[in-house]
Amino acid sequence: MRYDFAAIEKKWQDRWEVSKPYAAVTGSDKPKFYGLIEFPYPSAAGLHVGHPRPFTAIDIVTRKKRMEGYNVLYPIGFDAFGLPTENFAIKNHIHPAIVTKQNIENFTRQLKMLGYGFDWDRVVDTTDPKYYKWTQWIFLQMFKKGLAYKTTMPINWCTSCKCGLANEEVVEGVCERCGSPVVRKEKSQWMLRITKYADRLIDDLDDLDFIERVKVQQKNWIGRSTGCEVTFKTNTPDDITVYTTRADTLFGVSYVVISPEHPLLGKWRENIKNWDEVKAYQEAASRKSDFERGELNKDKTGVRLEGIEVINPATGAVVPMFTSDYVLMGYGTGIVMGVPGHDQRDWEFATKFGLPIVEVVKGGDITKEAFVSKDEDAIMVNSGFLNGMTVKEAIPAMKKYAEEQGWGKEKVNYKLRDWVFSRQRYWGEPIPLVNCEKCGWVPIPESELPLVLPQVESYEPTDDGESPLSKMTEWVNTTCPCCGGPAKRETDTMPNWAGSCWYFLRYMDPHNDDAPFSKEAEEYWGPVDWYNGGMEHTTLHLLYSRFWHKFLYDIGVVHTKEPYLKRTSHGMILGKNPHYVGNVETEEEKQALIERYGNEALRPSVKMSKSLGNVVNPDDVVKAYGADTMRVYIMFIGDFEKTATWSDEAVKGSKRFLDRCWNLMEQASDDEAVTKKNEPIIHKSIKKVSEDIDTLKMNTAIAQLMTMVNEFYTNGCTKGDLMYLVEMLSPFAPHIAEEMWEQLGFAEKYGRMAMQMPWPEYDEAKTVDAEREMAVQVNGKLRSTIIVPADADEQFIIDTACKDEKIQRQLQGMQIVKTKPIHWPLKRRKAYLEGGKYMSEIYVKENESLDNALKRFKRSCAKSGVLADLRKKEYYQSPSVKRRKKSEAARKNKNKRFY
RNA sequence: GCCGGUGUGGUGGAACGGUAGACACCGGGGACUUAAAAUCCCCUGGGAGCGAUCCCGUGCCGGUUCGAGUCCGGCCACCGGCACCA
Repeated sequence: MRYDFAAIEKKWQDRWEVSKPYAAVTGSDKPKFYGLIEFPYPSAAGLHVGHPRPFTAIDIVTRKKRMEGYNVLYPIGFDAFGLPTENFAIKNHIHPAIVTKQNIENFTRQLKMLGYGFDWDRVVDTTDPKYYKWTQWIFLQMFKKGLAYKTTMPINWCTSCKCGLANEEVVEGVCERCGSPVVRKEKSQWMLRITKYADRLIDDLDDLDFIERVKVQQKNWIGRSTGCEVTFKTNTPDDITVYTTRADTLFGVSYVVISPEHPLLGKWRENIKNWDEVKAYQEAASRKSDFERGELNKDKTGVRLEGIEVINPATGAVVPMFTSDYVLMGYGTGIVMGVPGHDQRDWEFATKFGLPIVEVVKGGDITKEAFVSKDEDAIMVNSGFLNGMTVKEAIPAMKKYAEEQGWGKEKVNYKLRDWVFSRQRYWGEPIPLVNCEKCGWVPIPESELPLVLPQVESYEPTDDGESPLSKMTEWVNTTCPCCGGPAKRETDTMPNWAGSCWYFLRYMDPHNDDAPFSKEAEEYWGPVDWYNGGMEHTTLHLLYSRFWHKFLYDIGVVHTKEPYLKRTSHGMILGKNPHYVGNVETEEEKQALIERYGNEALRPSVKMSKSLGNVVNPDDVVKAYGADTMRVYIMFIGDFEKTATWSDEAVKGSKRFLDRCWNLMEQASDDEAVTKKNEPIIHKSIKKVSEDIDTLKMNTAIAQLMTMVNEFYTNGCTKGDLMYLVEMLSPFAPHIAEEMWEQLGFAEKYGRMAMQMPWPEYDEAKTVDAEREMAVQVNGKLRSTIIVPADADEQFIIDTACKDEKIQRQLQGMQIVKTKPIHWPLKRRKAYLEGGKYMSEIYVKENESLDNALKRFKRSCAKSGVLADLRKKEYYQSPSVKRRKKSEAARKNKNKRFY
């Protein structure tokens, strides 16, 4: 019978729809396992082939966990607020809620089509008022604890989305979503005080099982540095304070720079003699975007503050003060001390403005560039009491001195800024606050949550930068919950990161109307045992949701400090590059491609995109090959963490594998016992597949199953053998596995599905083949292979090896001084024989023992480099000389052939 | 510039410091077939040789080791993240 995947997959999906084998039960006696994947944004385009990679991987992990007796929670939901939906709605004049509903339906169909073991009764949709009621509730708790505050600040303004963006959403000066330029704009914004959690967000990483690069990226993003704040006296009544991580270089300060946005400048307008010039500079700076200001290698600009003088507290020297846009208002104090000798930016500034450059740390040539030493042992000079100290000693010494003198103190700074939490858009959670002239910002009563998004005529963003909601006067005008007087609602909405900050908690108890989730559910399921998601979310979503979770921990709503115990990341799926030079034959064609597409033409793979026509739709793949093939292929494609390129050709291999599994049914004998001959491969496979699933090495797990199937074909197999295959296949390809299980009669025999069987266990003793091939090395070089019985002892192996013709040739005229078997408990064993060839060829005399020669050789090597060089000549130059000759010959050959 | 990662056949990719290229794709040959598809079997890193065999081969240069794709030092190339953060 043919493997009719379409019929089989439909049959089982229909059954699962009714019997719900993936339903998670809160509070069972079994150990729990909570596997989580980042819930998708339901775009109009539907699922792309990138989605199934993480979904399938964790599906396999959780299916195995179920078979191992765990009570598994593997949920799915939709992160459905967001700009693409809103833009689509505007363009097509459909309400975003309708668009969202359609998209979710399409995603649901596709996800069910792929046979994932999600608990479909726990689906979460962030745009559902029953869900965002609790997003709003959490926000209100933050507001009440003073973590949400409103402030006027320059924000990143996307000129096309007409919306404020978080720093994290601005990539190289353009909007992450639409690619339009981002400019600075003063706006009153809601902010979340994530900086208050900066230390905990770094320090608590240590106990988590996150892949290292995720930890590193989070730490870099938070950017904690320990330095010193130093106060300089000025010739005005105001002192100024700078932040530095290099207090040791204080003697090298030759000027001070203040950010053009600094409020002190306005205060000093009377003291600054060239105020007009300073003001003009301020205005020029404010017109630039952050990106323009930050552009690399650009000329340093600035204006000296005439009439202002500051006093270096360490030296008492009077130095000038400047304003320059290379100093950022948002970091440190907004004022920086200029140490041109040891900071490249200061060096450039000082060079341009002709300021003195003083060397205070020895080691570089400060006439050419700043000496920015990372060498903590560099020596201080020209630095008064610090002279002669190392940098390492000088930093604390200066700190201590400054503290004693009362003009300096230690200070920790972070690159992390507070989170801009307002968006001037329609399709987001309304912020549940009202503004009363008497009472200020007042939260709406919790009993009135959710504050539902009102139906509006137009959700187009406004040109004045206000939210579309601001036009809804009857919605905006309300009464103050506090005093009953007139008040106005907040019309900004939350950013689309809000809903994803806590969705994993809602899965635990998704239908609760009285609380975000019950305490029992959270205590049973939390924390998430394994979370997989994309690297692109490590500085945004992952950090934000850890922050919210810590807040919820602080107010006693969750019982763990961290939401996720383990975090892994998958690589992207790329498409073939249609413009790749390797696609064409002739030099002319290659050149044409390079001229037209530049470096793009040199990449074999690129991101899938409609314009390149290399997008693969999962629907098409499933239609042509079936969901099981899709699942197997996307796992077999390569190392899970690395990017991989989709290949239509290679998919066939996975289909062929499933065909071969299926066809084994006809070959198998009815015997339900395991074949002796197949025992080793079965037990080896159980071991390998089990280990590989736990480490997400799905590609080698599948390779092992392929090997097993190949051996079944060679050895023949029984139903008993196939039972193991089907059980192990079940997490990868659940539909075909259940169908085979049923057809082999196991469904009837055991009264349950293959996915409900216990995960097979292996017997170490049975993983060993009766005979095995062993490699034999002489002097570390492979010289032969021998076949010995599995239970052969060491002496037998050595004897067999010595009898081997090739080995005898190697040992001719040599004396065996040492034999060493290398044990491979699971694979093969290897005998290692050490003879005299290596040494005798070069140094060993005719009748000298090898040990002696070796000792002599090492002694002489130690004494002089001559012998070592000789050895180098013998061993390292000759191969490379040969290689050179070879490549020369190859070149000649080539020439012959082509010209 | 800083941080992280990766370099292995025609291709995707395997290899506790111990037989480099598992498993697959492509390609070649054969069987079955009127034929094609499907399926099954064999070959498939490069070079020399009729052959047994031998030599070379994991980005480059060196080191450690009996033995290095793997460990160490120094380069080169590419990918990802951050970046006037004082």
